Amino acid sequence: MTDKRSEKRDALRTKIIALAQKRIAAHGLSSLRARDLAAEAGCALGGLYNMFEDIDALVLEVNARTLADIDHVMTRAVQANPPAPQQLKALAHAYLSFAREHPLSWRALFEHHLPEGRDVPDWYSESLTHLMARIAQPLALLRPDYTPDVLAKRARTMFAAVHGVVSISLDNRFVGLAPDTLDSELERFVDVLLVGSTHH
Amino acid sequence: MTDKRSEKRDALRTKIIALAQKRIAAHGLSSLRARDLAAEAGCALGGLYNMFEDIDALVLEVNARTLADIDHVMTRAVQANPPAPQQLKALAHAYLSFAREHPLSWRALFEHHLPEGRDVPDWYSESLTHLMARIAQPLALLRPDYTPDVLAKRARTMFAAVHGVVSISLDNRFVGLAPDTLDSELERFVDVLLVGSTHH
DNA sequence: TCTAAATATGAACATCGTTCATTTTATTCT
DNA sequence: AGAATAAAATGAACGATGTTCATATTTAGA
Repeated sequence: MTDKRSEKRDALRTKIIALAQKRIAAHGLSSLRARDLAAEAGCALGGLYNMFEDIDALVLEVNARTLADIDHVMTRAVQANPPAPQQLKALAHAYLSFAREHPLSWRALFEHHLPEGRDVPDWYSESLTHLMARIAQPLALLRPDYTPDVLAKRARTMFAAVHGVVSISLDNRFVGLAPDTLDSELERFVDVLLVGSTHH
Repeated sequence: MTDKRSEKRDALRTKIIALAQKRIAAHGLSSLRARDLAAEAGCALGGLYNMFEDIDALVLEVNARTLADIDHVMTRAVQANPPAPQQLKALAHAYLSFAREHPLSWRALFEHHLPEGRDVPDWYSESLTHLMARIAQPLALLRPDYTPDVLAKRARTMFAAVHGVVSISLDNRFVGLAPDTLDSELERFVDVLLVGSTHH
């Protein structure tokens, strides 16, 4: 039998992350409370701080899992739509769908900020980079002339643009686009990007 | 002599907004504290709540002023660059410049969220709409076929895209684009938008 | 000047995240 | 197995924070 210590430790840690994930998905990042989590996980308040540096560290764990979920739906989208332009359109729609189906988890990705002077850990940056690579893959087919560096930049810019459109469309601050026209608006927008990106 | 009451009231209100604006610009939205403001403004803690419903209402005032500042630099950008495509490029660069020069004020615009169920007041939505109209103006020259409704949607989408690129470029979560290449990357991106938007 | 309404005040409250001395539990050693 | 040691869990306490409200003060009108 292996360490009973690290066993229980890992079990609790995993449980807390799952609970935080559920709570964020159901009521948003701002509803996350140390006391609620501890009570629901069945440990003392201070116990959380044995598992995580602080609440921010816990949020990073949850957000990394959300990123993995997004990567999953994006991977499926690419696989199901062979020609490169269709793949990029499918990626945009997959991103929009995820944002719509899991709005609070998705918003938590961008709402959350580490306190001044603290940088995101490398493992988190890498999962972002990994997501960008999903976009770079079909874009490389469309623009074989791009060097790896340029390709990475363009993929990131394309993601940023689509994210911006999705983000502002789902933001209730801005006067609404009817939700059902959003799909077609995004479709048209990706067409603009594709035409502009390939027509030299 | 007019009401001495509303005179002092307005003076204090204005003073508090200005102080909040300065604090956000210097140390970010999260550094805003009721007690700090009250002390600096020379009034009691409770006095803030005679002037503003709550801190969120104060932040809306500050953000509306930031939007007005952005509108100002955008208006100048349009005026200085007659041909429509140059105007749109100038708008994007003006937006990027503002975000770079006033990063914390700019970020506060999007970081801030009203509590669940509370909508932004109409006067705030209108200042957003006003900003979108600045973009619609040159876009209308480029695409005279757009109906007012479509034009509004496309202007908003174009803003969203540029905002997304600026936003993610300035976000330290993502592996950086060297800051000096951001200008040219944005320039190229707007070109893509323009080509894609006009090439049917 | 005197009265009534408006306004300013700041102590008190409720809620947070976080810490740390203490207790409990698990592992290691003899 | 039993004692010694190390690790982990505990939760009361602390410091910040936004907000409220009974009270004191100031202003406007008669």
